[in-house]
Amino acid sequence: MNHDKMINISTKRGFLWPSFEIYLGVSGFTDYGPLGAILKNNIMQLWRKQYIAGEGFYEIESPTVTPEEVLKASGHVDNFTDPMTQCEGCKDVYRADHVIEEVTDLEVEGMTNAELDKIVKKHKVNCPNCRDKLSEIWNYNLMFKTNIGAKGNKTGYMRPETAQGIFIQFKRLSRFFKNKLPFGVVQLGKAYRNEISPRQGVIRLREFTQAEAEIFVDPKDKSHPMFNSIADEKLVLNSQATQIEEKDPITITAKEALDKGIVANEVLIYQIYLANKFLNEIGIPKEALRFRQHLPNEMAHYAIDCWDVEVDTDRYGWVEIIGIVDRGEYDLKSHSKYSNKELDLFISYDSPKTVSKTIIKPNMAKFGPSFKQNAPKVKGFLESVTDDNIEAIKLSIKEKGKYISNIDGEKFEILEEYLKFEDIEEEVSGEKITPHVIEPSFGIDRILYSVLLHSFHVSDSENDKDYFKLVNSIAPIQIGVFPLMNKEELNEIAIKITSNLRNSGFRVDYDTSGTIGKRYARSAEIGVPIAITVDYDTLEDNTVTIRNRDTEKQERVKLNDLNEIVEKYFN
RNA sequence: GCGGCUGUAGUAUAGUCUGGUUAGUACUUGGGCCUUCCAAGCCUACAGCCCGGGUUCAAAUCCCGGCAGCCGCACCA
Repeated sequence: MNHDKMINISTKRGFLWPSFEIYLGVSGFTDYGPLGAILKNNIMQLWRKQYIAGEGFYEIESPTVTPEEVLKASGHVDNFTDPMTQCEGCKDVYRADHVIEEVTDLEVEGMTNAELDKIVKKHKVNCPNCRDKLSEIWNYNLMFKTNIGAKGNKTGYMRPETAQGIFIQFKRLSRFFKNKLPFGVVQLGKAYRNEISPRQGVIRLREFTQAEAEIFVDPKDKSHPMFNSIADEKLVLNSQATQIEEKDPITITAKEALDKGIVANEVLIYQIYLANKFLNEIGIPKEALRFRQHLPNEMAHYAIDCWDVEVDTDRYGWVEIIGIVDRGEYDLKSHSKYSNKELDLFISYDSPKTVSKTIIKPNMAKFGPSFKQNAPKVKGFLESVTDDNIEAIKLSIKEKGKYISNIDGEKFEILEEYLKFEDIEEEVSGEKITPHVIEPSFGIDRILYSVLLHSFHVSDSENDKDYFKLVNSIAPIQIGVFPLMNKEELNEIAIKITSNLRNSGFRVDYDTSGTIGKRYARSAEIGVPIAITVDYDTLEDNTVTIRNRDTEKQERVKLNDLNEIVEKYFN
């Protein structure tokens, strides 16, 4: 693990480049060079393989420009805007609302900046650090704002996460999945956050790529059909308890973690397991990973449980690369409220339930004369009261002979003779529920960085070289084809091999420049797993050598068998 | 957003303090020679003073501003 050397080579060889460089660059943005772009796509394709092919989830793609309403409902418009203030003396920057609440004990949430400014003046709120004067308050919004349409009167934002695009399609999605839980929907794409001061290269970007899955589950059933198959898998967990007690993370099986209540439910553990599996497969070793549970105070208020996957880095310490959250019903409820649409699901019971309950039957002969024009209103009220309230009404009438209802501020006296209680048995075939959402959210850029960092082999001797020991499944270039010398008769065969392999779908680099040794070294550096060399023997007996990047061993094979051997090697 | 340090070809650097030849070197990259198997050798070519302004006869060098990188603070629903 060596950040500096790794970044040096990855920049030099076309993995990661600074964006807008000839115009001096802008921090918080990165370009993926020719190899970086392939690598990123390969990682995303493997992700799709695991979650779409493996788990049966479906992918959707929604716009990155998002109208304000959506992000209002999600909470981003309000919670992503921080009122900031700066001390004119020591230049420290603070959250204005935090400073004010601390000093004045006032509840200032939802106030405008002008109102906050007034409070600052009135209560003489000064810098908590050096007591100097505070500047006028300004808003810092972490979302990129834009206007939609020529008139520019519709506000939009670049989405700060891909998840919302899934939540707001819930009605169509649940129909697509035939109204059956659980189902999973994924989205891979760009998201945007206008960070105040991004300074950690590709770790903290203003425009980044997420791969998120939203798994909709029955709140009463968070079991997972495959849980038994992973019950004995060991996980390294840094739970709330181990963090609070400042102990080392514990190694524990999935089953134990569930039984001891360390992880909230099976689906969540299964997702932790899957994340771990994915990272191992793309070349991040187990030892470099750990799972950290959010502490109660850092968890979003609606979250039921939340785990970060963290990767070890030499430059930035433990870095969060994946978040796995049980978001409960928060998102669907919130969008339902703001959009006024029913974002729920009717779940049929295995067999219809017979429910015995008490209903109220109004005696309309008495109702009309007593309540006159208000009769329908009172009737409606009585029909809509919940089971608990029926008991209260029943009790009140039994004890006092009447019940005084309060309907929209108007009081109505309901006497015993106005109604009848009837015990009935009702057949209920199911119920409407708001699904809970389990969300694994992957930061693709950070994962790519981790892959590069942990694949990077730092030379340990004179003969050794620094190179990317990328696993076969994601190496941007899979095969180098090199004529031993830059000679027409060798090149001819090498070109033919190259085009054959390319036609079979392999990413091949054909290279004649420099000495063969130099070409091996160069291709190893960018992680090409194997090199095929055409030499003078090839002209005699139709054989070539296949050289393994890591062992440096060469094997001579027949040209006729080449395709088959290579296929086997990569699949 | 604040403070400190830094910015010379693709990479690593010399030169900057003390202004003054055509900005030097190594590796890399392109072309060529060579029966050359983890960056060999030889010939050859390309390529640089972060950007803008100021001071000066003259600025890579001094001054101011900006941008970017690193470190610390703040921020990171």
